[in-house]
Amino acid sequence: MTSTKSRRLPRAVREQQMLDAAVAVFAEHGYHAASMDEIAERAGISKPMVYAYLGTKEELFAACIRRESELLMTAVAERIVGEMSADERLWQGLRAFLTFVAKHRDGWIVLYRQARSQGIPFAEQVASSRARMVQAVAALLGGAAQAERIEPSRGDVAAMATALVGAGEALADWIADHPDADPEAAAARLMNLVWLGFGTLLTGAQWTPPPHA
Amino acid sequence: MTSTKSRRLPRAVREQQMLDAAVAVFAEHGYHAASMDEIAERAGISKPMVYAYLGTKEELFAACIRRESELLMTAVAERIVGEMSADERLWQGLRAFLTFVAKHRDGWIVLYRQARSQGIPFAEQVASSRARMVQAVAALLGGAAQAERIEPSRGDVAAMATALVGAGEALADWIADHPDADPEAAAARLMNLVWLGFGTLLTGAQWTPPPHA
DNA sequence: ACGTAACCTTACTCGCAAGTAAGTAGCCGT
DNA sequence: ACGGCTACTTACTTGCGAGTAAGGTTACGT
Repeated sequence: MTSTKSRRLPRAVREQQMLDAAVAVFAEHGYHAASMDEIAERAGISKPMVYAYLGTKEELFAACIRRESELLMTAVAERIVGEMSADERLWQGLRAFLTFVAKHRDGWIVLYRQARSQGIPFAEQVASSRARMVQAVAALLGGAAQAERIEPSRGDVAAMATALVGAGEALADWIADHPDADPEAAAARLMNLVWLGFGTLLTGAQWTPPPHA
Repeated sequence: MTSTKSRRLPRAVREQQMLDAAVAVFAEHGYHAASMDEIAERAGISKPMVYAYLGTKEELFAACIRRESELLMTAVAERIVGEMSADERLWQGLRAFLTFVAKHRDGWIVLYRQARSQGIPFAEQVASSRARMVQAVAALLGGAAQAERIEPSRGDVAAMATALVGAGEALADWIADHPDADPEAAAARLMNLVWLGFGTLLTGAQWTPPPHA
């Protein structure tokens, strides 16, 4: 039922089709269990074409990571422009993040569940994107603290940024498994939990462990 | 330099050695890239013994998940006994969790990075343990809210519990990659961020998205 | 029209790792 | 002191999937 017979397409188009297929198959079966034959078949092409255009399985996987990671980072970044308060920046970024994942489920799964567990070269690639996000969040928190003349330790800010990004990822992953969930609502709930906590921290309040039972 | 020549051990002992080796190898190479030969070799035994005792590769992997998951859940649960306030329960649980991961790095990696990405049967097994944790955290949050005569929606509590567990996992994963990090300190920082936020929420305060730029 | 280059295929090779057949050797009860 | 069971081994078979060789076909410039 696809309109045209779609024969003999230019390279750039085929490459995207292959990447689409590869992302889908990698997401479904995982890196190792995914077969080049299936990827080729799902792209509507024969296997040697994949090798001709995107190279070996490793290179293909790396290309998937590059593309999806790029898309994700761009989607988040383009929502954070101009003059915005700290909480609005966090809100817009988080919102863009969760919305993107809801729309690109397979890409998220490849990045989050596959790439991180397939050894150094791949894990590192996604880790570096992730580090940029954590870094950005840390800068945001640090800046907000400084504006309130509070001087938290580096470790505090780093750990909170890590936890915050992790919380976002957990919600993203949950959304990936619940297609009918509302990304906006999830983002709002996390903001509610986190920003109030952070705001309270900025007043100098602290939670301290109970004195041992 | 191991003391005895260690030949002809009873089954129960060998099984544990095999599981130890399997967890290490699965953590290092991932499920598919791990070879039964390497697992056998690292357990100091020949391959057919592994098949005789623990079955096929799938069954072996499932056994690893079962054991590690059991250990983790037990470690957390045994710290939460008797009468404790909500925040102390959360604190003790989180502390036990991060401390456990710091001591059982490989097990954590198998559960968190491998099992979740190797298809339905495995992912489901770890998902169910995880669901129990989220459920427990949700009950804790819900109870604390009720004590303050606040009646949050089910969705709010569920999302926050998910985010909170996710934040804990992110810290755990970070700790797994930084062996010299301090689990206690990480736990305290997360409590600081979260419990203050939650406490503020319980006063009826709310963060609302800015009115659009 | 027709050469040539880009697009695309069928049909292989070949290595690696899962799983097994068949048999050996130490231990323990009687 | 020996039968028999459990622990253990070497040495295979087998299938699957990554990667490729060799060639066919369509478009497009001139």
